[in-house]
Amino acid sequence: MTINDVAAATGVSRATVSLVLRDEPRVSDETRRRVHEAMERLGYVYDRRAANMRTQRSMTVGLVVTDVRNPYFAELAMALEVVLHDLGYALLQGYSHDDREREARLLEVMVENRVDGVVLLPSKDTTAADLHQRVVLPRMPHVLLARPVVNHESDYVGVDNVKAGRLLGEHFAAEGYGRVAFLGGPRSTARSDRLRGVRAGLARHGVKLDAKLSIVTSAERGGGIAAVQALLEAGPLPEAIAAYSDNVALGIFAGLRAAGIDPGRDVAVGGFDDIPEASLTHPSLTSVATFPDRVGNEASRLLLERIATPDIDPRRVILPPALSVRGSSTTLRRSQAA
Amino acid sequence: MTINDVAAATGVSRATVSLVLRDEPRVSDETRRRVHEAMERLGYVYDRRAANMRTQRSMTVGLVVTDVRNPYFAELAMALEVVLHDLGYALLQGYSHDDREREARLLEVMVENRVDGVVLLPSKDTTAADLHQRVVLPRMPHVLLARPVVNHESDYVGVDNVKAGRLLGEHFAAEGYGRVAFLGGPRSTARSDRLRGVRAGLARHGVKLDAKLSIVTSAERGGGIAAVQALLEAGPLPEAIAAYSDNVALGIFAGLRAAGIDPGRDVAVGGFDDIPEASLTHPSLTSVATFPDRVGNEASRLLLERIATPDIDPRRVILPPALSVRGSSTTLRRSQAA
DNA sequence: CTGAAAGCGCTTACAG
DNA sequence: CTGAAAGCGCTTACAG
Repeated sequence: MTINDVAAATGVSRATVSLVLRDEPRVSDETRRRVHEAMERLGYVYDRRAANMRTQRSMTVGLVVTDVRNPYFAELAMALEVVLHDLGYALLQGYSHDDREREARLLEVMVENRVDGVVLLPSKDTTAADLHQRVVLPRMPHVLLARPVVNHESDYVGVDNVKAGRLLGEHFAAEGYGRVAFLGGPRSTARSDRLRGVRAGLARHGVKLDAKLSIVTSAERGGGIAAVQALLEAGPLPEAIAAYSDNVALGIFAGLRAAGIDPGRDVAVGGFDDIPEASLTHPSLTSVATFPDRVGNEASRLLLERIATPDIDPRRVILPPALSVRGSSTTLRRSQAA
Repeated sequence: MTINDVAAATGVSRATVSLVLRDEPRVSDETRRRVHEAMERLGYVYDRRAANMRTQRSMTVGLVVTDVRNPYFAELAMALEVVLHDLGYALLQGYSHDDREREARLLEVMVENRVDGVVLLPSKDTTAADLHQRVVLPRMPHVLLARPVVNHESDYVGVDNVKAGRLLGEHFAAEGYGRVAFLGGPRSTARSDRLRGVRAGLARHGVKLDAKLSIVTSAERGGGIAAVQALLEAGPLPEAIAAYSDNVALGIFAGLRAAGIDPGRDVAVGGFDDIPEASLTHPSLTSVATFPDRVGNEASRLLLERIATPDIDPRRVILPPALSVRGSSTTLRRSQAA
């Protein structure tokens, strides 16, 4: 069932059917009506692939994220999808599971399918060389999300992670915590920026963060549990814990409880991202918001502009974070009140 | 940069290049080597769309779910993606936001892109007529997930929701709760099945569930908060709450706390799905597991079989649920111990 | 083992 | 306002 059939049934050429399909004005109303009637009667369905093939576009965008079970990435993926779908784009999506090689295969599939552009949340160890081969050489318009890749020049949307860390560090110091740990998360620019920020924030109040109290894990909840175990084996409980992310912080909550320690009472906890759960846990979780919906909106805007004009200089959009103080980081206040 | 260029550079026909691309054995090693060398040198990238166009397949599958911020659906989407990606399929994905019309547009895009098949988690009010128009008439192979649609004949994978409800109802009754509410979730077969099951489970121990204590809301966390508010306005606190899902149960936890009520102590709570958070909350959440990974695996299996042999009879795979008892539903035991 | 030709379902100048 | 022809980048019998 193709435009050939519709053309034959209507007694016009298939060029005319094509014009009707795309609502070109230069077809007479009568012809238009008869073509529509035939399409309806024959159950014709537009073949967008064939059209794309001819026009050399695809009206499809690729989205690669690591893991959508992480609420922050879920929010991000949905924000992007809403914008792109409403503009008529379809979304080819894949999950890298934070694995470089899986990510490479996903990008390959997207390039082979000639998506118009790709939005990528890089895996923890994606290199500039990886991206060079997978997206730069094929001249694929792309935007990186949340995690910058060193030495890779491209559009990027993320949050000011150093500032985010500083907000949490200053808050901890202002609350009076003297011994602070930074737990969880894979080695990455995002992690080292947040850690550096926490250090700087604490330092402003004369507090130091012991290097031994930084523990690297996966970005998953289990990473938080593992980090707590390592922390407790290494020495006494700190007064406050900065978690790599809220997702990790939820694992830290569970890990602490498993060890008989009450988060928010025996030790303060703060995270990053301000996922919806942060305000629903008990105690509610102090967190630095990193606005996935804004990141998603900015990313789709940058990508569409990049697709329209491929040769403009790479742009970096760095969004400001915001601290939300909640019950998990006010242990001292509470004990002083008691 | 096409197979024409590669053919010209190598001095063979483009048919030969095509054979090399698909690793057909009837090309000499020497020719194969020279073709590969030219592809490398020219930076040739396979155009899968053109190939698909010719072979009349797409090696792409559509996935429509309502909302991946719901951890159950996130798990489901990722389970499906792993299987399909490893088999060489790309995944065209969209989020319906539990909205019928958005779902219809997504399905339309997928059919127009000639995906080989579609996996659909229907919106709460999708009708058989909707599906007839969007997937049956275009003869699109498809599998429904988690929520059956009445009067629609197709492959389906889900969990035995009546049994799931019964497991929770029996557990509540066995724990000694006499006044039980069913909170949250949109009107749907899944909801009424779970409610019916809870009723049946309670009835086995002579406990009745008051119809006024069933409150319909959205499937989101906010739905749980809203349900608690409605519940408290309507009358005294019940002894136990069956939540439509764990996602809703997390909202119920927050709603109760906002009203100064301690979940798991002042009132028992149980949910469905057994999402990872269930064991990480405080108190940990009693839940009936509905195994998104298994649902995802079964769905991809059914879809691939349907694509291979479109005319087999529709099949229904109903997976058995399993109860996980945790801290949120043992309030009486605790108070008796005290 | 390799090549010439037809075709997948569209769109796009161009001519009338 | 409408049609004939070429072409998007592949694959697939078929012939040699």
